[in-house]
Amino acid sequence: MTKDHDPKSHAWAVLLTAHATLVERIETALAEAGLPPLGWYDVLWELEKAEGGRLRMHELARRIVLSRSNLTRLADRLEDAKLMEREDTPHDRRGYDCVITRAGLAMRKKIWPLYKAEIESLFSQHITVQEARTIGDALARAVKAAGGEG
Amino acid sequence: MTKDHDPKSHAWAVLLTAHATLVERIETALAEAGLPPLGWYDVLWELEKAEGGRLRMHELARRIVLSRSNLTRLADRLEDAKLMEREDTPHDRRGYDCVITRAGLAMRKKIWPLYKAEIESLFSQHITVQEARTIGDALARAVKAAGGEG
DNA sequence: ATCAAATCATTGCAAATGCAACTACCTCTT
DNA sequence: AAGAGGTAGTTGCATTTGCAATGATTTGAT
Repeated sequence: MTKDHDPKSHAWAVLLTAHATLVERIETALAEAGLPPLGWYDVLWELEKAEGGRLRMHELARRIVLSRSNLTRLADRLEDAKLMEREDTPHDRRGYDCVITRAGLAMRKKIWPLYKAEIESLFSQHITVQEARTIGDALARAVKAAGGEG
Repeated sequence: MTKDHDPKSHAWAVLLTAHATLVERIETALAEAGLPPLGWYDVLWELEKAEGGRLRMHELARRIVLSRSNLTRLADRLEDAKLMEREDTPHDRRGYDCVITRAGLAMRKKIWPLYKAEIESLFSQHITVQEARTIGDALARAVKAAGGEG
């Protein structure tokens, strides 16, 4: 890692490396445990958090930062696995609500302990609470400015 | 974004979102400018930084955090584009050195201004130098502990 | 010297991704 | 009430990824 001129560019470079490294580790851990990938967790968790466990496709896509067409396919897989369902939306015949199923809730709950443990050992353990707050605040500001999330 | 219990898990969640959002923006900007994707830049930059502009495949893969088989294919593409070449490594007939070409150096230099501008406007502009240092330090610690990079 | 085990890189194949159509429907203007 | 233009979601196709298996070579133990 070169002695970077600018601490900000350096932070960006490290962020990229950290993301790649840690996500890879987590995916491996999930796969080894016979659990579905991180993307599935994101969907399930967003749905679980949402009012009534349901969200419009485009809203879900926006929240998990995924293209529409990609969400279509991801939703297909989750639906095949009975973890969510598509229901017609009232008042807009174009759209669907994604609704998390009982099995979906159970799966989310089943994945979490392992995911949490991985976050712990790969990330949380190495940073202070102060640093975590700084990271959260700073990155949230950037995300907000980029228009991701309201 | 739920009022997260733990600031560390929250930081992790924000990091994922920030990565997804900002990388997507940057890829779009590069594509619109007719420039190759971020992954190409990473390869070119690692090679340029390396002694003699050359690196063994596995070493390059490790540095850019990419699987071996994926690097094989990425290297194929870069080589097709004449931005790098594979040369036989002395003393190990199994391996190759990836060597950046003149065109590769030029391309790296051509991409950088746009990439830099995007980092600026999407990331750097929204965080303080102090925050950048904290992010860089904290994440580097996590990466190091995970065994990515020496 | 020999042979088992590890390492380097590539390949085949199945799955996931990205982009550009495409269909269906809604909304706004006139 | 009609039509232009925008939005919702899906699909086809080409590219990229991920994983397991392979071929080639080196390393290490006996």
